[in-house]
Amino acid sequence: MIQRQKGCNDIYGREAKIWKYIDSVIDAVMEKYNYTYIRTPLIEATELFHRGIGESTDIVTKETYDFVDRGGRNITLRPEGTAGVVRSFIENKMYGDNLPVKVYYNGTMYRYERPQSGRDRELTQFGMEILGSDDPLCDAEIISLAVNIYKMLGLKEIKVNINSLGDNASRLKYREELVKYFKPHMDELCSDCKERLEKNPLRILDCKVDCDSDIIKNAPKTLNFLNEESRDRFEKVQEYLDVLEVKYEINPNIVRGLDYYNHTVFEIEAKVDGFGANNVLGGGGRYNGLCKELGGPDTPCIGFACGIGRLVTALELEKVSLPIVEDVDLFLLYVNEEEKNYAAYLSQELRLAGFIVDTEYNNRSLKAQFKQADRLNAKYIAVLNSEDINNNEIKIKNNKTKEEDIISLDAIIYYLDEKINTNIEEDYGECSHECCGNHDGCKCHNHEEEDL
RNA sequence: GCGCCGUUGGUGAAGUGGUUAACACGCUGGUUUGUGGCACCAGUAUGCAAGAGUUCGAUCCUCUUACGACGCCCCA
Repeated sequence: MIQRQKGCNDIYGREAKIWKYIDSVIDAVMEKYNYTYIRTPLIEATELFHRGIGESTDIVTKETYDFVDRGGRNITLRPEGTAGVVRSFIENKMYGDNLPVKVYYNGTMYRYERPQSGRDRELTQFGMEILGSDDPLCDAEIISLAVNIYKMLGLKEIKVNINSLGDNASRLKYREELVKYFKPHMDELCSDCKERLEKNPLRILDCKVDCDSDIIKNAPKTLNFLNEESRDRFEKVQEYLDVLEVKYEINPNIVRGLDYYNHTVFEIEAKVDGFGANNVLGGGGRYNGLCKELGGPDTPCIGFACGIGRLVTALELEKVSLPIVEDVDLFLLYVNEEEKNYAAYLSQELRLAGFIVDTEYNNRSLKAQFKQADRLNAKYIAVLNSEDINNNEIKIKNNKTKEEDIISLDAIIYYLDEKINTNIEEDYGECSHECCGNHDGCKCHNHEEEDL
């Protein structure tokens, strides 16, 4: 038996419809915010992700899928979206365009790690970046944009945590102070943190073992080490967030792992029961140093990324009802070959007329065909009958009320149009999405109606 | 990379070192040769993740591998 690769998933059926729906919401929202879609390769040169420079060396231990191709090139499957976007920005000389460049991506990423709750080896992330502006409004827009996508999808319980690392000078100073603070407390830290003290002291604040200890609670906070410029900048971000009516909390323990981050960093978490250890839906921050580090012009950038898998989990746990079409409009049943031919013909006609139509393929008993119609949630069913067909008639039954009408075959499109397209309101009830009445990007059936 | 627990039909699962692997759901057919969802009857794993070992004999014991769940590391 060939099994799928560790940490990879097949997504199909209802779940696949949820994924497609999420994609459609992302596309609609990003369009309104005027971000353009960008597709970069899944494979990149290994050194794009394993740069090994900066203040920590653990960057090279990143858990990526690396291989050497037939030409001897060192290749890495992209573990995240930002580096590829920045590489593309530089390579295509987008810095010559009108800045800032606002882009979004949505695609598969690979991480060579042990799968566990909320963490797969193959994952899908969407994200957006603003390249070429250092204005605090960009920081606020990215955060509010992320929040708005979650809201549009119907997610209610989300929490925004923000922090500022300050500029490089502030950040370095903070790092020094942190090491100075923890050194005397070495013995009280867990073994992992002792190592982190050397490699990446900022991450001690994230430690799961020691997180409740007073040593960590009383550790120096990034915000106390911001120089005046950085502090002003962070205040400006908060001001814009207030203007955009984004609720947030300042959480000094949000540091993000990578050393190219500076100034604003943030995470958005789902506050849903049952999420386990990984309840962060997405996060991001400002990375003003990355573009230059990759050999491009010194360009300030900020971005956000969100794992779609976790998003789907959150939507399910919150029992958000999504406008996903799972019903067929009409199911055609038949017994003999003449009727089967007609079923084939009629289903094509009606499909091309815009209805969702299905029929029997395996010549099963009528009983089995009725069951099939129910499994497919057929709104209407029709048992084709040679005699009826010759009389230019068809019996159509409402599969819910069991009311049956005998109508002329010529009138079937008109009949279905009236029955199906006028019953949408009552079938789907009131729309519960927050977006209703406010935005026209909503894909709810109610809104589709209005659009028509 | 480390730790811990798992893997039995389409699904949920019971079970045992010894020739037919329970039960339920589902599915298919029939009772009812063309208007169902109920009821009843029948069928539905040459098979217990894969491989190796112990044994007269392994789904069951041992080992290895693969995959799954959860946690650590890492976190983009």
